[in-house]
Amino acid sequence: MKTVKMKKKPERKPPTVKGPAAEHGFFNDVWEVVRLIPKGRVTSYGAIANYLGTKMSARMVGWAMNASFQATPKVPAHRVVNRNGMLSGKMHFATPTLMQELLAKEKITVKDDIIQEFDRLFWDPAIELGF
DNA sequence: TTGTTGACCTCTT
DNA sequence: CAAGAGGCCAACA
Repeated sequence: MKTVKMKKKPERKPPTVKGPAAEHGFFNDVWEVVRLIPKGRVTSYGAIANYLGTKMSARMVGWAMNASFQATPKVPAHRVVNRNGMLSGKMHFATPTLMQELLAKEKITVKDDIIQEFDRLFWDPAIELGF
C-alpha cells in the first residue's frame, strides 16, 4: 500500500459560526472576499489573508472555509486553493470530486488535483479589490 | 483551564 | 536546490 492519504480522519465538527467569530467578522470577511471571486477565477488562502492585512494567519482562512459550508449565502470554496494551486480542501467537500466538478463547470482545467494555468486564473483580491 | 490540531504560508539551515 | 521549523488565530478534547 502506498501512502494513501486516508480521508478517514477524525471529522472535526464545523466551527461554531454562531460564536464570537461570527460577530467579529473575520470569517464573514473571508467569505465576502471569496464570494467576490469572478466565475472562472481562483485564489489562494494567502492572497485572502494578505488582502485582510498581512499574512498574519493564512491558517485561519482555511478554518473560515470550513465554516463556509454553513455560511449564507453559500461560498464558492472550490475557487479557493492553496499556493500550489492544489485542491487541498477537496477532501473536505461533501464529496472528494465535488470540488473538481465545480471547477470543471467553471471551465477550469484540473489535472491530478492541480489547477492548470493556475497562474492565469489566479485572482488576487489585494489587486483586484485593493487597487 | 491548558494543550493540540488545523482546507496555510514564509523564512532559515 | 531541498528539507525543516516557526508563526498566526480559533476551536475542540
